[in-house]
Amino acid sequence: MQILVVEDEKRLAQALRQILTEQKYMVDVVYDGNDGLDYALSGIYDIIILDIMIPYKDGFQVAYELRRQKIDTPVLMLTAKDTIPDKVSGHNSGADDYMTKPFAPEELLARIKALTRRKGEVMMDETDFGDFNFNASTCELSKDSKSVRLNFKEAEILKLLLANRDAIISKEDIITKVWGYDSDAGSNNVEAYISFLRRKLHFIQSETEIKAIKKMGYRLEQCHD
Amino acid sequence: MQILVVEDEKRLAQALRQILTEQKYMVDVVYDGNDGLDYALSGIYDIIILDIMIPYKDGFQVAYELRRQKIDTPVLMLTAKDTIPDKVSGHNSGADDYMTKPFAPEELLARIKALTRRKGEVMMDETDFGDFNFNASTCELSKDSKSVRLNFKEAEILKLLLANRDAIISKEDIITKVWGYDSDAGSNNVEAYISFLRRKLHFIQSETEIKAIKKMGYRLEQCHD
DNA sequence: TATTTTTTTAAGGCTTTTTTAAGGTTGACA
DNA sequence: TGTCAACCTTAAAAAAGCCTTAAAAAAATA
Repeated sequence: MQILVVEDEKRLAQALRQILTEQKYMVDVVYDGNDGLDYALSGIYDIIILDIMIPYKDGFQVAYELRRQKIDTPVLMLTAKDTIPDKVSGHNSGADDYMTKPFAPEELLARIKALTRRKGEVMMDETDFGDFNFNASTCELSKDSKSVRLNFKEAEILKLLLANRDAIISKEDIITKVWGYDSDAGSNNVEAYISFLRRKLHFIQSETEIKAIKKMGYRLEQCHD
Repeated sequence: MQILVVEDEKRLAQALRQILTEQKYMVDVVYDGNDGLDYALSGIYDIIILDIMIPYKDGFQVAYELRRQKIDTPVLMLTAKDTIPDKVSGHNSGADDYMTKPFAPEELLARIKALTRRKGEVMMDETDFGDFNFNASTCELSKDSKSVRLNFKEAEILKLLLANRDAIISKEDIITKVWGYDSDAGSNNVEAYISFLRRKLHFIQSETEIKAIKKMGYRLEQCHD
């Protein structure tokens, strides 16, 4: 699933990239309308996130030109909060949806899902890592014939670990993503759940480990003897 | 089975609602092309009944836009008797069938059945799962010689569970698909019906279980001793 | 209208998840 | 080697989510 982000505001662009790559989307970011149109015309994207106020060509022009050239990649327009008239232009100019800045990551992801669902692409939610397999739609963790069901938080944490494959994910990240933004969960909560996960991995006799890196976070590692 | 009616003529809209709800379809009615498109884009409907002459956006535009956005919900267009050329446009613009006003309720229902059958959305009448069998057209749940009749909502929920065989289906999904989009049914409603279903499964001495996964939803599981 | 069936609501009990807390390990570093 | 901070594990308490049931309300049916 490939996403093109056309956004000149560097901070926002960076935030978008992070949010999206975390969800395992492949992301390309460009910073103005000319590049945006060039990239978009390739037709390889599943969705285009397009700010309206960008250099050279604005979002409307890009979207309009895209449609004129029969590229029907869904376009999600980003617009400043107070520009109501933009909604109309947005809908006329080939945008499929629009969203006002600022927005919650969840909202962005929801809209992306709505737009891509229409393409009829069913997301596959089986993941392999090392010697085990995790089925996100049933929350089942399995190796060979053994399997256990993970509960909600265990599953969320494992998904995060899997999404970050060979990077280290910090406890703070885990807390904000699983417990939420303003929860008062402490690091021991994460530790407890990591412990539960380890027990279940051990139960299915997986050799994969959840490694702790002091002061940094956790990371999945397959055992390499 | 959810149907969207887009019709500005209030009397006709009301008649349609009545005809359809009598047949136990879940019906939403909106009165112009803008609302029609918005609602239709949700993708939750099994069929859309779309008048051509409606305010803001006509039926063609709505259907066209729907298809462009990859929503392939079947569209049944309504048109005045004498506008023959519309037929052609209708077929080009994404409509799956059209019907001239006025029409007999039976004709409407027949066409609806035809359209849904075509999409293969109607569940095969007979479904086996684990040790039981469910006949969707008679709503009979049976195992060996024992059988019970399910009522409407029980049947709808069981169909959902069967359609999602190897995934967990959330309560929210169940609510929106069985009670409808904007109902105020709470999660306890689902719980109660799940309980009824369990009792009936038990009554026919099936070993199959409806398993609850906290915070996630429900899932059918055959007993594996 | 009376009767039956379906649907909703509410409450108490039960199970699982989540949090908390306390004591145990580990490894870096003086 | 001893100290300390960070992390691990576990038991048990607390909370949340789900189950079941009865009874009330609504709807369908006779």
